[in-house]
Amino acid sequence: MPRTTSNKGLVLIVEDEPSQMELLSFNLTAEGYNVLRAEDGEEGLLLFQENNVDLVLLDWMLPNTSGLEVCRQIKRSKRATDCHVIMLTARGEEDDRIRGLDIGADDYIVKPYSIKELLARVRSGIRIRSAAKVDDMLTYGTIKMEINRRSVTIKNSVISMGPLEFKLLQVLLESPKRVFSRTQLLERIWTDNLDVETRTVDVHIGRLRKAIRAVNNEDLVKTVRGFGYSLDNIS
Amino acid sequence: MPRTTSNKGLVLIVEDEPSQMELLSFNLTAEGYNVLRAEDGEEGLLLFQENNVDLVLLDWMLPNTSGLEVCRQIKRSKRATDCHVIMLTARGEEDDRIRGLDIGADDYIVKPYSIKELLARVRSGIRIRSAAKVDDMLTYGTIKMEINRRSVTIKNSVISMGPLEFKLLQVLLESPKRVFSRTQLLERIWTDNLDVETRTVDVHIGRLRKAIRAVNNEDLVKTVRGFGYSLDNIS
DNA sequence: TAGATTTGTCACATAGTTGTTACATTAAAT
DNA sequence: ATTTAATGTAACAACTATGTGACAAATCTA
Repeated sequence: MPRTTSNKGLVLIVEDEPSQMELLSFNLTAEGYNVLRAEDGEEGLLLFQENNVDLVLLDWMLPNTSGLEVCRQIKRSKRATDCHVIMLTARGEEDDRIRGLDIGADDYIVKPYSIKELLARVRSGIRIRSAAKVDDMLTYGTIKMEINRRSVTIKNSVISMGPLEFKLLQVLLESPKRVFSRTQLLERIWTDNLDVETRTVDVHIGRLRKAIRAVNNEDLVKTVRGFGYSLDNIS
Repeated sequence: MPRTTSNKGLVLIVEDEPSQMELLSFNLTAEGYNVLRAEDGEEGLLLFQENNVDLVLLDWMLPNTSGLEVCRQIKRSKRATDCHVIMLTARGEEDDRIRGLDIGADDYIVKPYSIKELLARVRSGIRIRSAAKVDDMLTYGTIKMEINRRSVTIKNSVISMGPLEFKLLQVLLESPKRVFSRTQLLERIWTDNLDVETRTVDVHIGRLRKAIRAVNNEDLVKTVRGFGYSLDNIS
């Protein structure tokens, strides 16, 4: 189980040869990336769809679903802009390389490659993409919110909450450590329904806390007596 | 039904002369293709409709239904785009050849032909089509959708549904796990007809679920209360 | 044209969410 | 230590969102 508090990025490796997989996985982990491994195309696609992957290292010769198809599916999906695809081709597979770039792979590396070069390409790929990704994702400490999946996780455990609690957390996450007054929160979140007691905010903060507590015993929502609430790790 | 796991492709031969059939069948099998044999047009059509055929070798002079008719039927069917038709004509049947191409045959070979040339044409035909086919497939977990053929399968069982449910599933499948609001779905799917209630989306989601349920008891369409729907394996 | 299929809306049942209140608990001020 | 105001939270009724069968209108198909 890889420790997940690294913020370098999540790399998906799709490679059927165990020795290659080990080599890549070891080096990327050592550099601080989180690594997901898939041994064939189907598994790769599934992992891609289920996780917020920053970069894919994709072997071109795969059992079952081909690298070509995996790449096409990735690039067709609407998360495509977020994710950099580097394909790994054997020398001489020039046709595939051209088709791969046609379909939208962002880069390719010819085997055998130097690990140093590969790591450099990965770094650059992640750098390019990390900017675009921000709109869809909010992070603070171990909390991750993926807005268009409406999903919140703490330390990779999913938290479920009502719509208002979600919005509330979203506002807090957009400016961590900032203290919001009850009135400010009402204005931001209860945009249409204006005649709501300020005490209602307290109740929903309580509900948010309860949802978080189901997974994490440390209270991440701080009460600032006399002012309001903020998101903060208390220590 | 008889779909083995060779990845070269499935070829349907429609030819009434036993010696020709043997020659073709032997050579194609030797090259690694899967072969289906039909001795007349009717059988050919039947086999075509029941199998996922990549390429048809179609003799022009046939008992019962003529090659012309078979070709027309194939090209009229919904899987036409997936399937390459090569017609085999005797020297001098120029009229038929022109008519064949008119109707949508993709290539023709004049008898007597060299096997080498025929194999080359088959290879090229399959290559063209498999690229096209890959382009029109969407996958998530055990769901597979072939867009041009308008077919959806879960765990290899076919699901039938109305056109709107198909589009709906297609949109969801393009971004699995992403939550779409009813309005977003209306904008994407009801592009022309703009005055539709948002509740209509619910009804069609229900119909999609029902269609899926006929085959798979796990509900793959997730309701995200207060926001909309997404495609997801719930666990 | 007849028959089948598809479509949009409605009505009702069910299930989840929300705002409020009342009481408990806490923190600060005296 | 006592008082006071602010905050936490369980409970509950009202409200809102969703699932779904029924049905008539529209559309397609043979």
